[in-house]
Amino acid sequence: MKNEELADIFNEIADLMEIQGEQPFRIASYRKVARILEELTEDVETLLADGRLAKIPGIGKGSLERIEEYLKTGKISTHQELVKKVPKGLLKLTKVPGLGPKTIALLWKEMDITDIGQLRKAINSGMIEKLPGMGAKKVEKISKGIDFVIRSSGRIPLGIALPIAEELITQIKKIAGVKKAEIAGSLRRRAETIGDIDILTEASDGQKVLEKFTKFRQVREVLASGSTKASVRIQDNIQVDVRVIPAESFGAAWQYFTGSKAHNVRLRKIAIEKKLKLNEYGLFENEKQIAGANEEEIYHKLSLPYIPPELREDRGEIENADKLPTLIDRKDIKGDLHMHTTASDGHNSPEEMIRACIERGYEYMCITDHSKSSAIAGGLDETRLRKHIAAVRKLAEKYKNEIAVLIGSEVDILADGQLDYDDGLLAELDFVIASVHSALSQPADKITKRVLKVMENPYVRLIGHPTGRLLAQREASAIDVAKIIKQAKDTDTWLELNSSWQRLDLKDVHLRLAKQEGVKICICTDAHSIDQLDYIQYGIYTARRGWLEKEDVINTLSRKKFMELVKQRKR
DNA sequence: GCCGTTTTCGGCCCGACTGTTTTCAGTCG
Repeated sequence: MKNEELADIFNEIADLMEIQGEQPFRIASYRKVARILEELTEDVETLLADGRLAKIPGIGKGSLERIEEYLKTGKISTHQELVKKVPKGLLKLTKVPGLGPKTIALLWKEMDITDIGQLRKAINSGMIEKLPGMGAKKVEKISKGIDFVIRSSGRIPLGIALPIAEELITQIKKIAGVKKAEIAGSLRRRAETIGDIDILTEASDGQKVLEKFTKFRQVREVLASGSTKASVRIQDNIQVDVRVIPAESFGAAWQYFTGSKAHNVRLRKIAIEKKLKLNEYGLFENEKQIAGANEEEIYHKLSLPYIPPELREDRGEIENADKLPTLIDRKDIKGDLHMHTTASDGHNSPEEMIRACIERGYEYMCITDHSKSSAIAGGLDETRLRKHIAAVRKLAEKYKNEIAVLIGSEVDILADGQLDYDDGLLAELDFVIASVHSALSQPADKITKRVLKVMENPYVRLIGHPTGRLLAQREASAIDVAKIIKQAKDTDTWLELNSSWQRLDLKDVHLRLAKQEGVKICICTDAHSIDQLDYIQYGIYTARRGWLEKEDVINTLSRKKFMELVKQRKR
Protein backbone atom coordinates (compact mmCIF):
# COMPACT_ATOMS: atom_id res chain seq x y z
CA MET A 1 0.00 0.00 0.00
CA LYS A 2 1.27 3.42 -0.97
CA ASN A 3 -0.97 5.23 1.53
CA GLU A 4 1.76 6.05 4.05
CA GLU A 5 4.28 7.09 1.42
CA LEU A 6 1.78 9.44 -0.14
CA ALA A 7 0.78 10.89 3.23
CA ASP A 8 4.45 11.59 3.98
CA ILE A 9 4.91 13.36 0.66
CA PHE A 10 1.80 15.49 1.14
CA ASN A 11 3.02 16.50 4.57
CA GLU A 12 6.42 17.28 3.15
CA ILE A 13 4.87 19.43 0.44
CA ALA A 14 3.05 21.34 3.19
CA ASP A 15 6.27 21.84 5.16
CA LEU A 16 8.12 23.03 2.08
CA MET A 17 5.31 25.39 1.12
CA GLU A 18 5.29 26.87 4.61
CA ILE A 19 8.96 27.69 4.37
CA GLN A 20 8.27 29.24 0.96
CA GLY A 21 5.59 31.40 2.55
CA GLU A 22 2.71 30.04 0.50
CA GLN A 23 -0.92 30.74 1.33
CA PRO A 24 -1.80 29.12 4.66
CA PHE A 25 -5.04 27.66 3.34
CA ARG A 26 -3.38 25.84 0.48
CA ILE A 27 -0.94 24.40 2.98
CA ALA A 28 -3.79 23.33 5.24
CA SER A 29 -5.37 21.51 2.30
CA TYR A 30 -2.24 19.44 1.74
CA ARG A 31 -2.10 18.59 5.44
CA LYS A 32 -5.72 17.55 5.40
CA VAL A 33 -5.16 15.23 2.44
CA ALA A 34 -2.13 13.76 4.23
CA ARG A 35 -4.27 13.01 7.25
CA ILE A 36 -6.98 11.41 5.11
CA LEU A 37 -4.37 9.23 3.40
CA GLU A 38 -2.93 8.13 6.74
CA GLU A 39 -6.31 7.05 8.00
CA LEU A 40 -7.49 5.18 4.91
CA THR A 41 -8.13 1.55 5.66
CA GLU A 42 -7.99 0.46 2.07
CA ASP A 43 -5.32 0.69 -0.56
CA VAL A 44 -5.35 4.16 -2.10
CA GLU A 45 -4.82 2.55 -5.48
CA THR A 46 -8.05 0.56 -5.18
CA LEU A 47 -9.98 3.60 -3.99
CA LEU A 48 -8.68 5.67 -6.87
CA ALA A 49 -9.46 2.98 -9.41
CA ASP A 50 -13.11 2.61 -8.42
CA GLY A 51 -13.72 6.33 -8.00
CA ARG A 52 -14.29 6.34 -4.24
CA LEU A 53 -11.20 8.46 -3.53
CA ALA A 54 -12.66 11.40 -5.44
CA LYS A 55 -15.75 11.29 -3.24
CA ILE A 56 -13.89 11.81 0.02
CA PRO A 57 -14.41 15.41 1.21
CA GLY A 58 -11.10 17.24 1.30
CA ILE A 59 -9.68 15.44 -1.71
CA GLY A 60 -10.27 17.65 -4.72
CA LYS A 61 -9.22 17.64 -8.31
CA GLY A 62 -5.66 18.77 -7.63
CA SER A 63 -4.91 16.19 -4.96
CA LEU A 64 -6.45 13.47 -7.07
CA GLU A 65 -4.14 14.34 -9.95
CA ARG A 66 -1.12 14.35 -7.67
CA ILE A 67 -2.01 11.01 -6.15
CA GLU A 68 -2.54 9.54 -9.61
CA GLU A 69 0.79 10.95 -10.74
CA TYR A 70 2.54 9.32 -7.81
CA LEU A 71 0.95 5.94 -8.41
CA LYS A 72 1.94 6.06 -12.07
CA THR A 73 5.43 7.52 -11.86
CA GLY A 74 6.49 7.24 -8.20
CA LYS A 75 6.90 11.02 -8.07
CA ILE A 76 4.86 14.18 -7.69
CA SER A 77 6.11 17.08 -9.82
CA THR A 78 4.82 19.72 -7.38
CA HIS A 79 6.91 18.05 -4.71
CA GLN A 80 9.97 17.71 -6.93
CA GLU A 81 9.87 21.38 -7.81
CA LEU A 82 9.65 22.39 -4.17
CA VAL A 83 12.50 20.09 -3.24
CA LYS A 84 14.61 21.75 -5.93
CA LYS A 85 13.92 25.18 -4.48
CA VAL A 86 14.27 24.38 -0.78
CA PRO A 87 17.30 22.64 0.73
CA LYS A 88 16.49 19.23 2.22
CA GLY A 89 17.98 19.96 5.66
CA LEU A 90 15.38 22.63 6.27
CA LEU A 91 12.72 19.94 6.67
CA LYS A 92 14.44 18.65 9.80
CA LEU A 93 14.45 22.19 11.16
CA THR A 94 10.64 22.22 11.14
CA LYS A 95 10.79 19.59 13.90
CA VAL A 96 12.60 21.98 16.26
CA PRO A 97 10.15 23.36 18.88
CA GLY A 98 10.13 27.13 18.90
CA LEU A 99 11.30 27.28 15.32
CA GLY A 100 8.56 27.94 12.80
CA PRO A 101 8.52 28.32 9.03
CA LYS A 102 9.03 32.08 9.09
CA THR A 103 12.18 31.86 11.16
CA ILE A 104 13.50 28.94 9.12
CA ALA A 105 13.05 30.97 5.94
CA LEU A 106 14.78 33.93 7.57
CA LEU A 107 17.75 31.85 8.70
CA TRP A 108 18.03 30.30 5.26
CA LYS A 109 17.74 33.51 3.26
CA GLU A 110 19.78 35.77 5.52
CA MET A 111 22.46 33.41 6.76
CA ASP A 112 22.29 30.48 4.36
CA ILE A 113 21.54 28.08 7.22
CA THR A 114 20.15 24.84 5.77
CA ASP A 115 20.50 22.23 8.51
CA ILE A 116 20.66 21.72 12.27
CA GLY A 117 24.47 21.58 12.37
CA GLN A 118 24.82 24.96 10.71
CA LEU A 119 22.16 26.42 12.97
CA ARG A 120 24.01 25.19 16.03
CA LYS A 121 27.23 26.80 14.78
CA ALA A 122 25.47 30.08 14.04
CA ILE A 123 24.01 30.08 17.55
CA ASN A 124 27.39 29.41 19.14
CA SER A 125 29.02 32.19 17.12
CA GLY A 126 26.36 34.64 18.30
CA MET A 127 25.58 35.60 14.71
CA ILE A 128 21.88 34.86 14.64
CA GLU A 129 21.13 37.27 17.47
CA LYS A 130 21.88 40.02 14.98
CA LEU A 131 18.94 39.02 12.77
CA PRO A 132 15.78 41.14 12.97
CA GLY A 133 13.33 39.89 15.58
CA MET A 134 15.96 37.71 17.26
CA GLY A 135 16.97 38.24 20.85
CA ALA A 136 18.93 36.33 23.45
CA LYS A 137 15.84 34.56 24.80
CA LYS A 138 14.58 33.43 21.44
CA VAL A 139 18.00 32.05 20.58
CA GLU A 140 18.13 30.23 23.89
CA LYS A 141 14.73 28.70 23.19
CA ILE A 142 15.81 27.51 19.75
CA SER A 143 19.01 26.10 21.22
CA LYS A 144 17.02 24.06 23.72
CA GLY A 145 14.73 22.98 20.91
CA ILE A 146 17.67 21.58 18.99
CA ASP A 147 18.78 19.61 22.05
CA PHE A 148 15.28 18.24 22.30
CA VAL A 149 15.10 17.13 18.66
CA ILE A 150 18.47 15.43 18.91
CA ARG A 151 17.58 13.54 22.10
CA SER A 152 13.93 12.94 21.43
CA SER A 153 12.83 9.54 20.27
CA GLY A 154 9.45 10.77 19.02
CA ARG A 155 6.00 10.05 20.32
CA ILE A 156 5.25 8.29 23.60
CA PRO A 157 3.15 5.13 23.66
CA LEU A 158 -0.17 5.36 25.51
CA GLY A 159 0.89 2.62 27.92
CA ILE A 160 3.88 4.70 29.08
CA ALA A 161 2.13 8.07 29.21
CA LEU A 162 -1.11 7.14 30.94
CA PRO A 163 0.36 5.76 34.19
CA ILE A 164 2.71 8.75 34.41
CA ALA A 165 -0.17 11.18 33.89
CA GLU A 166 -2.36 9.41 36.44
CA GLU A 167 0.42 9.64 39.03
CA LEU A 168 0.83 13.38 38.29
CA ILE A 169 -2.92 13.89 38.68
CA THR A 170 -2.81 12.17 42.08
CA GLN A 171 0.03 14.44 43.20
CA ILE A 172 -1.62 17.60 41.84
CA LYS A 173 -4.85 16.81 43.65
CA LYS A 174 -2.90 16.76 46.91
CA ILE A 175 -1.79 20.39 46.47
CA ALA A 176 -3.79 22.69 48.74
CA GLY A 177 -6.49 24.63 46.91
CA VAL A 178 -6.77 22.25 43.94
CA LYS A 179 -10.41 21.43 43.28
CA LYS A 180 -10.05 19.45 40.08
CA ALA A 181 -7.32 17.91 37.95
CA GLU A 182 -8.05 16.17 34.66
CA ILE A 183 -6.16 14.74 31.73
CA ALA A 184 -6.79 16.44 28.38
CA GLY A 185 -5.19 16.24 24.93
CA SER A 186 -4.55 13.16 22.82
CA LEU A 187 -3.99 11.21 26.02
CA ARG A 188 -7.63 11.78 27.01
CA ARG A 189 -8.63 10.64 23.53
CA ARG A 190 -6.53 7.56 24.29
CA ALA A 191 -4.55 7.88 21.08
CA GLU A 192 -2.06 5.02 20.64
CA THR A 193 0.86 7.43 20.98
CA ILE A 194 0.92 10.95 22.35
CA GLY A 195 3.13 14.00 21.91
CA ASP A 196 2.88 15.45 25.41
CA ILE A 197 0.78 15.25 28.56
CA ASP A 198 -1.89 17.94 29.03
CA ILE A 199 -3.45 18.47 32.44
CA LEU A 200 -6.15 20.96 33.40
CA THR A 201 -6.80 22.04 36.97
CA GLU A 202 -9.24 24.22 38.79
CA ALA A 203 -7.75 25.91 41.84
CA SER A 204 -8.17 28.91 44.09
CA ASP A 205 -4.62 30.19 43.64
CA GLY A 206 -3.33 29.13 40.22
CA GLN A 207 0.13 30.61 40.50
CA LYS A 208 0.83 28.81 43.74
CA VAL A 209 -0.36 25.48 42.36
CA LEU A 210 1.82 25.83 39.29
CA GLU A 211 4.83 26.76 41.41
CA LYS A 212 4.34 23.62 43.48
CA PHE A 213 3.89 21.55 40.34
CA THR A 214 7.16 22.78 38.84
CA LYS A 215 8.89 21.51 42.00
CA PHE A 216 7.60 17.93 41.70
CA ARG A 217 10.39 15.34 41.99
CA GLN A 218 9.73 14.15 38.42
CA VAL A 219 10.47 17.57 36.90
CA ARG A 220 13.81 17.80 35.11
CA GLU A 221 13.38 21.17 33.42
CA VAL A 222 10.89 24.05 33.69
CA LEU A 223 10.07 25.42 30.24
CA ALA A 224 7.58 28.09 31.31
CA SER A 225 5.59 28.97 34.41
CA GLY A 226 3.02 31.74 34.67
CA SER A 227 -0.24 32.36 36.46
CA THR A 228 -2.36 30.12 34.19
CA LYS A 229 0.08 27.71 32.58
CA ALA A 230 3.26 25.82 33.36
CA SER A 231 5.28 23.61 31.04
CA VAL A 232 7.91 21.19 32.24
CA ARG A 233 9.89 18.28 30.96
CA ILE A 234 10.08 15.08 32.98
CA GLN A 235 11.88 11.80 32.32
CA ASP A 236 12.35 10.56 28.75
CA ASN A 237 11.91 14.12 27.46
CA ILE A 238 8.18 13.98 28.08
CA GLN A 239 6.64 17.45 28.15
CA VAL A 240 3.83 18.12 30.61
CA ASP A 241 1.61 21.19 30.34
CA VAL A 242 -0.57 22.12 33.28
CA ARG A 243 -3.20 24.84 32.98
CA VAL A 244 -5.31 26.44 35.68
CA ILE A 245 -8.85 27.12 34.50
CA PRO A 246 -11.66 29.07 36.19
CA ALA A 247 -14.70 26.96 37.09
CA GLU A 248 -17.08 28.73 34.69
CA SER A 249 -14.81 27.82 31.76
CA PHE A 250 -13.60 24.39 32.84
CA GLY A 251 -15.81 22.43 30.44
CA ALA A 252 -14.97 24.68 27.52
CA ALA A 253 -11.27 24.44 28.24
CA TRP A 254 -11.46 20.67 28.73
CA GLN A 255 -13.25 20.32 25.41
CA TYR A 256 -10.84 22.67 23.71
CA PHE A 257 -7.65 21.09 25.03
CA THR A 258 -8.89 17.56 24.45
CA GLY A 259 -9.18 18.17 20.72
CA SER A 260 -8.59 16.82 18.25
CA LYS A 261 -7.84 19.93 16.33
CA ALA A 262 -9.90 18.68 13.39
CA HIS A 263 -12.85 17.93 15.70
CA ASN A 264 -12.65 21.39 17.27
CA VAL A 265 -12.58 23.08 13.88
CA ARG A 266 -15.84 21.33 13.05
CA LEU A 267 -17.42 22.43 16.32
CA ARG A 268 -16.44 26.04 15.81
CA LYS A 269 -17.91 25.97 12.33
CA ILE A 270 -21.20 24.72 13.75
CA ALA A 271 -21.04 27.52 16.33
CA ILE A 272 -20.58 30.10 13.60
CA GLU A 273 -23.52 28.69 11.63
CA LYS A 274 -25.61 29.23 14.75
CA LYS A 275 -24.25 32.78 15.07
CA LEU A 276 -22.33 31.74 18.17
CA LYS A 277 -18.66 31.78 19.06
CA LEU A 278 -16.78 28.88 20.64
CA ASN A 279 -13.41 29.21 22.30
CA GLU A 280 -11.65 27.79 25.35
CA TYR A 281 -13.64 30.11 27.64
CA GLY A 282 -17.04 29.00 26.56
CA LEU A 283 -19.77 29.21 24.00
CA PHE A 284 -20.86 32.79 23.46
CA GLU A 285 -23.94 34.46 22.04
CA ASN A 286 -22.79 37.99 21.26
CA GLU A 287 -20.74 38.66 24.41
CA LYS A 288 -22.79 36.49 26.72
CA GLN A 289 -21.49 33.08 27.79
CA ILE A 290 -24.22 30.50 27.25
CA ALA A 291 -22.17 27.40 28.10
CA GLY A 292 -18.73 26.64 29.49
CA ALA A 293 -18.73 25.07 32.93
CA ASN A 294 -19.11 21.57 31.56
CA GLU A 295 -18.57 19.82 28.25
CA GLU A 296 -22.04 18.32 27.92
CA GLU A 297 -23.58 21.78 27.88
CA ILE A 298 -21.39 22.88 25.01
CA TYR A 299 -22.23 19.89 22.86
CA HIS A 300 -25.92 20.20 23.63
CA LYS A 301 -26.06 23.91 22.82
CA LEU A 302 -24.49 23.04 19.47
CA SER A 303 -27.35 20.55 18.93
CA LEU A 304 -24.99 17.61 19.37
CA PRO A 305 -25.05 14.76 21.85
CA TYR A 306 -22.08 14.43 24.18
CA ILE A 307 -19.31 12.93 22.09
CA PRO A 308 -16.91 10.63 23.98
CA PRO A 309 -13.26 11.80 23.75
CA GLU A 310 -12.17 8.65 21.90
CA LEU A 311 -14.41 9.61 18.97
CA ARG A 312 -13.25 13.21 18.66
CA GLU A 313 -11.12 12.79 15.56
CA ASP A 314 -13.39 14.20 12.86
CA ARG A 315 -13.91 10.71 11.51
CA GLY A 316 -17.65 11.05 11.10
CA GLU A 317 -18.68 11.68 14.72
CA ILE A 318 -20.22 15.04 13.76
CA GLU A 319 -22.13 13.81 10.69
CA ASN A 320 -23.34 10.72 12.54
CA ALA A 321 -23.99 12.48 15.82
CA ASP A 322 -27.57 11.20 15.90
CA LYS A 323 -26.44 7.58 15.71
CA LEU A 324 -23.23 7.38 17.69
CA PRO A 325 -22.32 3.94 19.00
CA THR A 326 -22.75 2.93 22.63
CA LEU A 327 -19.07 2.32 23.13
CA ILE A 328 -17.79 -0.81 24.77
CA ASP A 329 -16.67 -0.57 28.38
CA ARG A 330 -14.18 -2.55 30.43
CA LYS A 331 -16.93 -4.16 32.47
CA ASP A 332 -18.35 -5.68 29.26
CA ILE A 333 -15.34 -7.97 28.90
CA LYS A 334 -16.12 -11.43 30.27
CA GLY A 335 -12.94 -13.28 29.46
CA ASP A 336 -9.40 -13.10 28.16
CA LEU A 337 -8.46 -15.60 25.46
CA HIS A 338 -4.80 -14.97 24.76
CA MET A 339 -2.19 -15.41 27.48
CA HIS A 340 1.10 -17.18 28.09
CA THR A 341 2.37 -19.13 31.07
CA THR A 342 5.64 -20.62 32.27
CA ALA A 343 4.92 -23.48 29.87
CA SER A 344 6.36 -21.19 27.18
CA ASP A 345 7.60 -17.62 27.75
CA GLY A 346 5.20 -16.39 30.44
CA HIS A 347 6.23 -15.46 33.98
CA ASN A 348 3.38 -17.07 35.89
CA SER A 349 2.11 -20.63 36.10
CA PRO A 350 -1.23 -21.65 34.58
CA GLU A 351 -2.77 -21.82 38.04
CA GLU A 352 -1.54 -18.32 38.92
CA MET A 353 -3.03 -17.00 35.70
CA ILE A 354 -6.33 -18.73 36.43
CA ARG A 355 -6.53 -17.20 39.90
CA ALA A 356 -5.68 -13.78 38.48
CA CYS A 357 -8.48 -14.09 35.92
CA ILE A 358 -10.93 -15.09 38.66
CA GLU A 359 -9.84 -12.02 40.65
CA ARG A 360 -10.62 -9.88 37.63
CA GLY A 361 -14.13 -11.23 37.56
CA TYR A 362 -13.82 -13.12 34.30
CA GLU A 363 -16.25 -15.92 33.47
CA TYR A 364 -13.90 -17.69 31.08
CA MET A 365 -10.31 -17.62 29.89
CA CYS A 366 -7.97 -19.42 27.58
CA ILE A 367 -4.34 -20.36 28.02
CA THR A 368 -2.49 -20.07 24.74
CA ASP A 369 1.19 -20.81 24.88
CA HIS A 370 3.49 -20.67 21.87
CA SER A 371 3.85 -23.45 19.30
CA LYS A 372 7.07 -25.31 18.54
CA SER A 373 8.55 -22.99 15.92
CA SER A 374 8.69 -20.06 18.34
CA ALA A 375 11.82 -21.59 19.83
CA ILE A 376 13.01 -18.38 21.47
CA ALA A 377 9.66 -18.12 23.24
CA GLY A 378 9.91 -21.70 24.49
CA GLY A 379 7.30 -22.95 22.06
CA LEU A 380 5.82 -26.37 22.87
CA ASP A 381 6.47 -29.38 20.69
CA GLU A 382 3.75 -32.02 20.30
CA THR A 383 4.79 -34.03 23.36
CA ARG A 384 5.06 -31.02 25.66
CA LEU A 385 1.79 -29.61 24.34
CA ARG A 386 -0.08 -32.86 25.10
CA LYS A 387 1.26 -32.80 28.68
CA HIS A 388 0.34 -29.14 28.97
CA ILE A 389 -3.19 -29.84 27.72
CA ALA A 390 -3.62 -32.54 30.37
CA ALA A 391 -2.29 -30.27 33.13
CA VAL A 392 -4.56 -27.37 32.21
CA ARG A 393 -7.58 -29.64 31.90
CA LYS A 394 -6.96 -30.80 35.46
CA LEU A 395 -6.90 -27.19 36.63
CA ALA A 396 -10.02 -26.46 34.58
CA GLU A 397 -11.82 -29.17 36.51
CA LYS A 398 -10.56 -27.78 39.83
CA TYR A 399 -11.77 -24.23 39.09
CA LYS A 400 -14.82 -25.00 36.96
CA ASN A 401 -17.25 -23.47 39.42
CA GLU A 402 -15.45 -20.16 39.37
CA ILE A 403 -14.31 -19.86 35.77
CA ALA A 404 -14.33 -21.81 32.52
CA VAL A 405 -10.70 -22.54 31.65
CA LEU A 406 -9.99 -23.35 28.02
CA ILE A 407 -6.78 -24.81 26.68
CA GLY A 408 -5.60 -23.35 23.45
CA SER A 409 -2.46 -22.40 21.62
CA GLU A 410 -1.03 -19.44 19.78
CA VAL A 411 0.06 -21.37 16.73
CA ASP A 412 2.67 -19.91 14.39
CA ILE A 413 1.74 -19.27 10.81
CA LEU A 414 4.93 -20.43 9.14
CA ALA A 415 6.61 -18.56 6.31
CA ASP A 416 5.11 -20.93 3.74
CA GLY A 417 1.56 -20.53 5.10
CA GLN A 418 1.46 -23.86 6.97
CA LEU A 419 0.39 -24.03 10.59
CA ASP A 420 2.88 -25.17 13.18
CA TYR A 421 0.77 -28.17 14.34
CA ASP A 422 -1.23 -30.64 12.26
CA ASP A 423 -5.01 -30.69 12.31
CA GLY A 424 -5.09 -33.77 14.51
CA LEU A 425 -3.41 -31.91 17.35
CA LEU A 426 -5.39 -28.71 16.73
CA ALA A 427 -8.55 -30.79 17.18
CA GLU A 428 -7.44 -31.63 20.73
CA LEU A 429 -7.44 -27.94 21.67
CA ASP A 430 -10.45 -25.86 22.69
CA PHE A 431 -9.29 -22.73 20.94
CA VAL A 432 -6.69 -21.92 18.29
CA ILE A 433 -5.12 -18.54 17.66
CA ALA A 434 -2.99 -18.32 14.52
CA SER A 435 -0.32 -15.62 14.49
CA VAL A 436 2.53 -14.49 12.30
CA HIS A 437 5.79 -14.25 14.26
CA SER A 438 8.33 -14.71 11.50
CA ALA A 439 9.03 -13.49 7.97
CA LEU A 440 7.15 -10.28 8.77
CA SER A 441 8.89 -8.46 5.95
CA GLN A 442 7.39 -10.56 3.18
CA PRO A 443 5.80 -8.57 0.35
CA ALA A 444 2.11 -7.74 0.67
CA ASP A 445 0.69 -10.45 -1.57
CA LYS A 446 2.77 -13.18 0.03
CA ILE A 447 2.10 -12.38 3.68
CA THR A 448 -1.58 -11.71 2.93
CA LYS A 449 -2.04 -15.05 1.15
CA ARG A 450 -0.27 -16.79 3.99
CA VAL A 451 -2.83 -15.54 6.50
CA LEU A 452 -5.84 -15.87 4.18
CA LYS A 453 -4.99 -19.55 3.82
CA VAL A 454 -4.87 -20.43 7.50
CA MET A 455 -8.20 -18.71 8.02
CA GLU A 456 -9.73 -21.50 5.96
CA ASN A 457 -8.61 -24.01 8.55
CA PRO A 458 -11.71 -25.01 10.53
CA TYR A 459 -9.81 -25.05 13.84
CA VAL A 460 -8.42 -21.52 13.54
CA ARG A 461 -10.76 -19.27 15.51
CA LEU A 462 -8.73 -16.12 15.83
CA ILE A 463 -5.94 -14.30 14.01
CA GLY A 464 -3.55 -12.87 16.62
CA HIS A 465 -2.04 -9.38 16.24
CA PRO A 466 -2.82 -9.35 12.51
CA THR A 467 -0.34 -6.68 11.34
CA GLY A 468 2.54 -7.54 13.69
CA ARG A 469 3.46 -3.97 14.42
CA LEU A 470 5.32 -2.88 17.55
CA LEU A 471 4.63 0.78 18.26
CA ALA A 472 7.70 2.97 17.93
CA GLN A 473 9.77 -0.18 17.28
CA ARG A 474 8.61 -2.10 14.24
CA GLU A 475 6.40 -1.16 11.33
CA ALA A 476 3.30 -3.16 10.56
CA SER A 477 3.79 -5.89 7.97
CA ALA A 478 2.59 -5.21 4.43
CA ILE A 479 -0.47 -7.39 5.02
CA ASP A 480 -3.67 -6.23 3.29
CA VAL A 481 -5.98 -5.78 6.25
CA ALA A 482 -9.06 -5.13 4.10
CA LYS A 483 -8.61 -8.56 2.49
CA ILE A 484 -8.10 -10.20 5.88
CA ILE A 485 -11.29 -8.60 7.12
CA LYS A 486 -13.22 -9.86 4.13
CA GLN A 487 -11.84 -13.36 4.60
CA ALA A 488 -12.70 -13.20 8.29
CA LYS A 489 -16.29 -12.60 7.32
CA ASP A 490 -16.31 -15.38 4.72
CA THR A 491 -14.69 -17.97 7.02
CA ASP A 492 -16.26 -16.84 10.32
CA THR A 493 -12.85 -16.21 11.83
CA TRP A 494 -12.41 -13.58 14.55
CA LEU A 495 -9.72 -10.95 14.52
CA GLU A 496 -7.73 -9.95 17.56
CA LEU A 497 -7.39 -6.55 19.07
CA ASN A 498 -4.17 -7.25 20.91
CA SER A 499 -4.28 -5.01 23.99
CA SER A 500 -0.59 -4.87 24.72
CA TRP A 501 0.21 -1.17 24.48
CA GLN A 502 3.22 -2.00 22.33
CA ARG A 503 0.91 -3.58 19.76
CA LEU A 504 -2.71 -2.31 19.77
CA ASP A 505 -3.20 -4.48 16.74
CA LEU A 506 -5.64 -4.22 14.93
CA LYS A 507 -5.64 -0.47 15.28
CA ASP A 508 -8.63 1.87 15.55
CA VAL A 509 -9.40 2.49 11.87
CA HIS A 510 -9.04 -1.21 11.07
CA LEU A 511 -11.45 -2.10 13.86
CA ARG A 512 -13.97 0.31 12.46
CA LEU A 513 -13.69 -1.31 9.05
CA ALA A 514 -14.11 -4.77 10.60
CA LYS A 515 -17.21 -3.57 12.42
CA GLN A 516 -18.66 -2.20 9.20
CA GLU A 517 -18.08 -5.57 7.56
CA GLY A 518 -19.70 -7.40 10.46
CA VAL A 519 -16.52 -9.16 11.58
CA LYS A 520 -16.21 -10.01 15.26
CA ILE A 521 -13.29 -8.76 17.27
CA CYS A 522 -11.70 -10.47 20.24
CA ILE A 523 -10.02 -8.09 22.71
CA CYS A 524 -7.20 -10.03 24.35
CA THR A 525 -4.12 -9.11 26.33
CA ASP A 526 -1.45 -11.56 25.17
CA ALA A 527 -0.41 -11.34 28.83
CA HIS A 528 2.94 -12.83 29.74
CA SER A 529 2.35 -12.21 33.45
CA ILE A 530 -0.47 -11.57 35.91
CA ASP A 531 0.04 -7.79 35.79
CA GLN A 532 -0.25 -7.72 32.03
CA LEU A 533 -3.82 -9.00 32.23
CA ASP A 534 -4.64 -5.38 33.07
CA TYR A 535 -3.45 -4.30 29.62
CA ILE A 536 -7.04 -5.04 28.70
CA GLN A 537 -7.74 -1.35 29.41
CA TYR A 538 -5.60 -0.28 26.45
CA GLY A 539 -7.53 -2.68 24.25
CA ILE A 540 -10.79 -1.18 25.44
CA TYR A 541 -9.60 2.35 24.73
CA THR A 542 -8.52 1.38 21.23
CA ALA A 543 -11.79 -0.48 20.63
CA ARG A 544 -13.66 2.67 21.60
CA ARG A 545 -11.55 4.66 19.14
CA GLY A 546 -12.63 2.09 16.56
CA TRP A 547 -16.32 2.78 17.38
CA LEU A 548 -16.80 -0.76 18.74
CA GLU A 549 -19.85 -1.67 20.77
CA LYS A 550 -20.34 -4.61 23.07
CA GLU A 551 -22.01 -6.56 20.24
CA ASP A 552 -18.94 -6.26 18.01
CA VAL A 553 -16.71 -8.02 20.52
CA ILE A 554 -16.87 -11.76 20.99
CA ASN A 555 -15.50 -11.91 24.53
CA THR A 556 -18.37 -9.86 25.88
CA LEU A 557 -20.58 -12.93 25.60
CA SER A 558 -21.65 -14.68 28.77
CA ARG A 559 -19.91 -17.92 29.73
CA LYS A 560 -22.85 -19.96 28.55
CA LYS A 561 -23.11 -18.33 25.13
CA PHE A 562 -19.39 -18.25 24.57
CA MET A 563 -18.94 -21.90 25.47
CA GLU A 564 -21.75 -22.94 23.14
CA LEU A 565 -20.18 -20.97 20.33
CA VAL A 566 -16.68 -22.28 20.84
CA LYS A 567 -17.89 -25.89 20.94
CA GLN A 568 -19.46 -25.57 17.52
CA ARG A 569 -17.26 -25.90 14.47
CA LYS A 570 -16.68 -22.80 12.40
CA ARG A 571 -19.24 -22.10 9.64
C1' DG B 1 -6.17 23.59 -2.50
C1' DC B 2 -11.17 22.84 -1.43
C1' DC B 3 -15.85 23.96 -1.43
C1' DG B 4 -20.69 25.55 -2.68
C1' DT B 5 -28.89 26.22 -3.71
C1' DT B 6 -27.20 32.35 0.03
C1' DT B 7 -21.44 31.75 -3.42
C1' DT B 8 -17.75 28.87 -9.48
C1' DC B 9 -15.26 33.64 -6.30
C1' DG B 10 -14.19 34.43 -1.99
C1' DG B 11 -14.12 32.71 1.88
C1' DC B 12 -11.65 29.09 4.87
C1' DC B 13 -11.42 28.45 13.46
C1' DC B 14 -9.57 30.88 17.46
C1' DG B 15 -6.88 32.80 21.18
C1' DA B 16 -2.63 32.91 24.39
C1' DC B 17 1.96 33.53 25.10
C1' DT B 18 6.49 35.07 24.16
C1' DG B 19 9.75 38.10 22.80
C1' DT B 20 10.49 41.58 20.34
C1' DT B 21 8.85 45.59 19.73
C1' DT B 22 6.69 50.62 20.58
C1' DT B 23 1.87 48.05 17.99
C1' DC B 24 2.99 43.32 16.39
C1' DA B 25 4.91 38.87 14.32
C1' DG B 26 5.77 34.18 15.14
C1' DT B 27 4.69 29.96 17.30
C1' DC B 28 1.81 26.86 19.51
C1' DG B 29 -2.11 24.18 20.85
